[in-house]
Amino acid sequence: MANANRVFAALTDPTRRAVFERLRHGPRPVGEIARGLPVSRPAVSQHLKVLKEAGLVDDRSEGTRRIYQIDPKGLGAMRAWLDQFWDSALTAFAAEVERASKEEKK
Amino acid sequence: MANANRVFAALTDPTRRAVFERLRHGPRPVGEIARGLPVSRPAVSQHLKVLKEAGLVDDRSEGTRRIYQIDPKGLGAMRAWLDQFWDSALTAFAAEVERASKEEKK
DNA sequence: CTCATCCGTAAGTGGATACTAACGGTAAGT
DNA sequence: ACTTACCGTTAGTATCCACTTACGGATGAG
Repeated sequence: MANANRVFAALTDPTRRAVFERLRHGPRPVGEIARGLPVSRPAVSQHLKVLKEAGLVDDRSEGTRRIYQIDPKGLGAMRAWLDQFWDSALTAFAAEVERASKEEKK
Repeated sequence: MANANRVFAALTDPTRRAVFERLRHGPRPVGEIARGLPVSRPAVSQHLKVLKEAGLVDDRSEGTRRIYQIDPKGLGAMRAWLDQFWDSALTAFAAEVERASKEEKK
């Protein structure tokens, strides 16, 4: 699933977000993702599993290697949540600023 | 601070996101926010503290009550992160789809 | 000056989770 | 067939965190 709940939960952990950001410019095998990260390769595998369940990444096998890449579904879910929130929140904020300035002049 | 790290961490917890969403349409005192939520009022206070440190909310005191409202800073930071990510990720995704279809015809 | 209301903080606890180490399975090379 | 490379999974552990309970400070009403 790609609901906002899972997407948020998946992107919370800094290490996991680092894993995700390594896929930003294209597909990568697991080993290459893990290289340079301060955690072990199995840890990266576990993170990728979570990201996959959140709809943030996709994978395919290529020989003995497993290639991961970004799946737009997950980011789309978060963007939808944010967009939906953005308008009403900013509107309410602007209204409040307006109200405060009216209060000031009194 | 309103860095993406804190914003993500703050919005991860479902209860805390529920607290945040109650401020969507305007300022509210703590008691009113807590009413109807399945957690105690002190828990809400702790959530509000985290949201504030993330730059997601702002507060002012009004008599004996404390009024919270959304601070655009936090949402802005997340939106910036998402926008920045969105382009490169989608570009890489499109390039990969292109590459795959080329591979298909071979 | 009490008394009630509203709220933040501290302490303590239970549950979730990120991590490592060890193992097994699959594919490619020799 | 043997070895090597690459990866997922399991078990176990340590850490983090969301929550409640109890408490104390500040404001307003009487």
